[in-house]
Amino acid sequence: MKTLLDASYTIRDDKPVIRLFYKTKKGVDVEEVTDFQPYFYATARGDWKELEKKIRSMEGVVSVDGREMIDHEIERRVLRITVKQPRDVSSLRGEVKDLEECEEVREADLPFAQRYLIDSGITPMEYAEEMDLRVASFDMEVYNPEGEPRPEKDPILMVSYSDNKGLRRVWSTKGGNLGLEYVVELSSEKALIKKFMETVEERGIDIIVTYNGDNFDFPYLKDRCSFNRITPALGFNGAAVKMERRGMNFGARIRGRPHVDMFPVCRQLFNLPRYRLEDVYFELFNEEKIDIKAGEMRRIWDTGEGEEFKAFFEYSMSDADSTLKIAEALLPLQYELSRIVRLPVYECSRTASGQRVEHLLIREAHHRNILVPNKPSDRIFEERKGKSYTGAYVVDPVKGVHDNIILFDFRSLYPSIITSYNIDCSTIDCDCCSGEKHRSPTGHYFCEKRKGFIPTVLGALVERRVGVKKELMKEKDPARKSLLDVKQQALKLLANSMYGYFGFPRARWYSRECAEAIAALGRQYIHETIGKARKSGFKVIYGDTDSVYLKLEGVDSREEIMERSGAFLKRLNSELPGDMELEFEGFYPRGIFITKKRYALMDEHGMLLVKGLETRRRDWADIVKETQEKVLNALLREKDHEKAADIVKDVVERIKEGNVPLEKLAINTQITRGLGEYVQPGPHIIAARKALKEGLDFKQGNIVTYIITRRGDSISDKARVIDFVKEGDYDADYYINNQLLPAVMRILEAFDYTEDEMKGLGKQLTLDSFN
DNA sequence: TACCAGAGGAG
DNA sequence: AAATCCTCTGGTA
Repeated sequence: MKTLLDASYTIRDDKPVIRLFYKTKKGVDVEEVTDFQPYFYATARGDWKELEKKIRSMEGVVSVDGREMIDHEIERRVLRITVKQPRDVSSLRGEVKDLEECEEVREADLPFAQRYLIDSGITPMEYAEEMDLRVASFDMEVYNPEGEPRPEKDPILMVSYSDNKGLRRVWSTKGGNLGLEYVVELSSEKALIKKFMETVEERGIDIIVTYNGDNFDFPYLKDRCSFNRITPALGFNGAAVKMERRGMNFGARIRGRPHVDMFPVCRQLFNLPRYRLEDVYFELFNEEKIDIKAGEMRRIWDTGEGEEFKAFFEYSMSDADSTLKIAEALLPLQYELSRIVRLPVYECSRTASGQRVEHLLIREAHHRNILVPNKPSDRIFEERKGKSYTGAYVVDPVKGVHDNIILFDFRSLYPSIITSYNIDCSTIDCDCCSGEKHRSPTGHYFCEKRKGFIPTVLGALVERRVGVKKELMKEKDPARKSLLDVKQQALKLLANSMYGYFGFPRARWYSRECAEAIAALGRQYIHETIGKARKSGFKVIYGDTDSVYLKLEGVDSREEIMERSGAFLKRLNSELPGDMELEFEGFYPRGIFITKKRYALMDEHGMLLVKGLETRRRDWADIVKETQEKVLNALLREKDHEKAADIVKDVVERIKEGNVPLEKLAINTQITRGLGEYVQPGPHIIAARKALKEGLDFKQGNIVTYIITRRGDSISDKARVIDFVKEGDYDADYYINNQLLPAVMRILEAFDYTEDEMKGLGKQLTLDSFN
């Protein structure tokens, strides 16, 4: 048994050598493959013989073979061009493409090691769970005398380390006298870097995890290594950490020892107001993590004694501990995705869902002798991006409070449409069918005889998931149960991204027609469902994409509601094709609907379910979100609207008094573009620009946490990043009139309350009160 | 008051 | 570097 951790290649004697890093029972084993040669394909315009002749004469070409491959569902002859070195692929692809006989160059953009994994059928991370991998987390604290640390000057103060075999360390140039068993004081920065590297080697660490190591810890460590004239030798046989460009960000690659940065993983997996280590830790374990403000670190370090100084070391240790704990919770899903998609875990953990689906498709295409489509050029990408299409249908809700609400939804609506209607580029408007059954309202139809490529791949994912879920039901052992659960989650993630992939302008298998057909069929089914529900005596309250909220007016018996729901589902499902199914999703004794995508429900246990309202949004102050939730509870659970009104009046008073803590007033908003690119910068951008001048670092992707203070004219003028605001310095008027009241009044208006009443101005007489 | 840019949610 | 639909805010004219 062995598990593939990493794959790369090197050049030896002018020839490429694939290096496969396996973890075995004994340790890490490198397998070298010397007989795999890089290649790519070319398709010919007309006569391929002339093209073949010309390519053969090119420098660096080893051989040219004709092959039969499937291209757009047609079998055709293509030329496979084998070259000496991976770099020859990139240099020759242009030359070949420029030949007048050449139509297209294909599959010339796959990284060589990934090409090998696809061709050889090797699965990364197989048996990872049985291999008892050694995982270590690593984190650093650095000196920062002037706000942001400068890697060319400011030294590393501590390196913290925690592994899943129980070793915990903070190596530092101070702190040996603190009596903390994990602190080891060393003589110099160089010594602590070296100690860290030696420990990774000695402990036989397989996987290194960090929290934002890609963009902070590793680049900084590398810079400090250069300063100290040492190599950041963390890889197999002392290979140096390598920084790679990955889109907007960096990736820190370690040869043979995958580095998984939990920060991008968490951003993909969770939806949180902020993604600092403590936020994610709280989300996963519901425990507060100790924190020290970056601005305080320099002072605490220089003081060099006392409780704060000790706490600094405890904080550093807890960073490594919590990173490890997060990794232990989330790595199994990363391993599973890596296996299904067949990308090594370093790459897979950094790829977005579109890339993952695409890699899976490339692998499946190779398997079926299908020629992989090229990535779109920038021009085609822009063209595709410019044309959007009609998506899902949303029912305008019957606004206000409702009792006894029934929720039905389609199980995996889009995946089931794709498989049931066989939606694919290769099956669209085929010549062999009349197009009766598999027809979309967009006018296109899909072949009823030959199964398309994407429906086949998707069908296999769905089928595998059904199998895993069956096993899961039978399994008793908790460890195996959680493994199976991770497996089904990974399959679900991939299956659910297939529809989005069709409409993704950068996709190789892009098809606006397919995406459009899927969405149109979705609309057709939800419309039909609504119509049938009405015919069966249900009142339609709301619906979005694949769901309908219904009620039976005048029926109070839960038993009768359930019975009629069951009967309705049974009849409706008997009329649905293929894999499609409408399911009973829930019963809610009470709910309030505000607008499309904004509503709240109370389930039978009295639990509140809020959608789209401020409570669910990161860009509203906590005090508002808390109050709105209390109001909803008073209204839906306790049916006490006077209590709801009192809650609001009380909070208005507290805000006015000026002693609401800043953390409850903070607003979180993301910087979604370059700070200079804004046509109309919002308060968060103005706050970030001000903070930038005062030494804080802000860039695209960061989330700004700010307060509307009392100083300034416009709201933007008043916005300041929370770090620079003193307790009590907030604009009470703004928080009452622009935050609290709009959020709660949307709900309380259903009960005829007015804003002035909430502000303690008494109920104003309106025209209505005379009627 | 109407409109736009920007953000973040739902499914 | 998965799609579209939708609401809401703050700024501007």
